[in-house]
Amino acid sequence: MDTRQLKTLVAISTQGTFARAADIVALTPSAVSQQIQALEQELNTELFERTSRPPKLTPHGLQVLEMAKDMLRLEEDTKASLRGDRIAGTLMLGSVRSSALNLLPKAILRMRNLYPDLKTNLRVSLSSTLISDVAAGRLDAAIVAEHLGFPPALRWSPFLREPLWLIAPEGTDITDPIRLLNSRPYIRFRSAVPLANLIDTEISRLGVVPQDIAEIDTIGSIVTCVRQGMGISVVPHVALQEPEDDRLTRLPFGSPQITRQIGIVERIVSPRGEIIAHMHEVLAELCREHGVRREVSTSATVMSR
Amino acid sequence: MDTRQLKTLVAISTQGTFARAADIVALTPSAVSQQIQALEQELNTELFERTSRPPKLTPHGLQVLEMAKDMLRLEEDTKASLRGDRIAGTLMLGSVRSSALNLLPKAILRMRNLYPDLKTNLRVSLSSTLISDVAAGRLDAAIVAEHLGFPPALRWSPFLREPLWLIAPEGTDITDPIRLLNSRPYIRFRSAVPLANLIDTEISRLGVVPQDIAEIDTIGSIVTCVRQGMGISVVPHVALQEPEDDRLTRLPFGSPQITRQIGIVERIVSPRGEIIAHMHEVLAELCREHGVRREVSTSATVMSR
DNA sequence: TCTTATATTAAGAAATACTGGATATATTGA
DNA sequence: TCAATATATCCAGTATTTCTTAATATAAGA
Repeated sequence: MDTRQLKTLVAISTQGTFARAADIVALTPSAVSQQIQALEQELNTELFERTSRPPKLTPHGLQVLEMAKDMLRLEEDTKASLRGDRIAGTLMLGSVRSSALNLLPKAILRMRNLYPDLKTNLRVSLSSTLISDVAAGRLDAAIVAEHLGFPPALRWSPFLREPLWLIAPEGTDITDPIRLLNSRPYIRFRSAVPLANLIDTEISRLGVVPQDIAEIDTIGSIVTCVRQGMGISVVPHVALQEPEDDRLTRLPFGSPQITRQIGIVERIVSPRGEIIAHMHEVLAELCREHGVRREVSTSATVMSR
Repeated sequence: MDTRQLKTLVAISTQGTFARAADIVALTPSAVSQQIQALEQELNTELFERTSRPPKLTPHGLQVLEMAKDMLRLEEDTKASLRGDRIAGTLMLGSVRSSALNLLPKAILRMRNLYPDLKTNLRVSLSSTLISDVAAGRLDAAIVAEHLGFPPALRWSPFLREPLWLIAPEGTDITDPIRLLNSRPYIRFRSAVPLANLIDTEISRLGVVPQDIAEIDTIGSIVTCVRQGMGISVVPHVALQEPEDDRLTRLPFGSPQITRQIGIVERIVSPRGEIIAHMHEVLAELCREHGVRREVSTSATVMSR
């Protein structure tokens, strides 16, 4: 698969005909036809319905078109980042939703004392997406939980260590947690992060067989679903900061209670290293007794080997 | 850029040397070296530090490696979807965070009456990512707000129409909304969705110059930041369902109050069309007075032209 | 310092991509 | 309904790119 073929496909979709697309990609219509045929052969599916003129994209063709757009965007974004194209003065920051997001408004307000002209572009997404975007240069840094194996261009520094809780809807009888896990509908945290594995591993160790009702990939959404009475689950402490979370029944998960860490991930070589170091300091302060100070060396990098 | 080059780059990163990578990609070491040089020429940057053996990826090289992995994953996911590889019996559903997510637990529980073996894999992400994933076949459907121009392979059916509110921290004096917008720190909703444009357009129409303090791309995060006292913003009704949101000061946004719609987006050709139609029905019922019934024809498709 | 392993260079072979011209097919207008 | 027009495909030849082979250069280890 060649990005030139993908550009041709996108050109056909915008121009309407192979002939006009040929002008756009500086090829002959014959070459355009051959490129599409090569793509169809590689994917083993027809991308165009050819009984009409001009040919019309099939449903599979439309899917491949979306993939093409995504891939070309990745290519262009990476090229822009390598060229050093950036909005001056804006910190591109990412965060997962249900961790330290409640801390960020205070942190950003405090940061303005040090950097009065600092403007923050905050994108909330999933750990895996955020890490990928930091690695690819689309974000300067992101707040994510501990991962097994960050990309080698990145380093992760924890600023929060928090305990895990087994949570159930208000009024649930929790005298026997093992029976609870075996009988109540279980909302499984499904995500490519160590926390999900940590929870699954401990549940396997307990020898229970949870009755899965759903797999959800964000902690905040899981808390919302438990609150709505859907079932029980396991979540970290910081996800339970809302006043009505006090009404959820909760039990320490693991004995001793299991903890996990939240930190900042950034590129090792970054023009915003100083700002990010300060952000880390501010966030650790805001975590009070759960706060973790940054160490002098990039110890997380050492540990992740 | 050719996916064969990207596979080579990934192989070098996992195997450690050009020579061993050559075995993996079934080429000679010379061809591997030439592929990497071609990539470096296209990107106009060095990907490897060559003063050591084996050569070591530069920071730019590591960024390109991440892009390569992302692109190859897109390619593989699309190929798998085209082949029809799917987990049997699981509904791959996406949702934005702060819209109808509160409705989903009830909806999923009700759906189990009709489909007792239905299992739902719920992924919470951003509108643009969700739409892209539905188009590319990674999700069966997603709950997103109205967009200008869905990909042509998709159709969107609204089930909720809700009003917008100007919100401020508890205790804010809101007798003069124009002065408020001109003076208080403003948290701008920045996202590639019509709602963001709708809000920006109305604010321009009002002739105010907001004092931006942050740009955030998720509504739930904006509400969280307003609650924490960071500033004011404009959000839709459903984002204000939590009990402590009652403490926020709010004002109808626009005169008459502006509304926006939430719906389900799905592929026009989908094996789960029936299940998704039922999900739409259940969600519209759960919205009560704000619910929107699905029309007989794919009217949204017509309207989006 | 010498040997070994790996990467690069140069030249040629093999494979692929593209052009040009002819043909096929769909659409449009008379 | 038929002819004209526009567009896509097929086929063969040419141009370009990719890969292999052999020789050379470079780094690392004994």
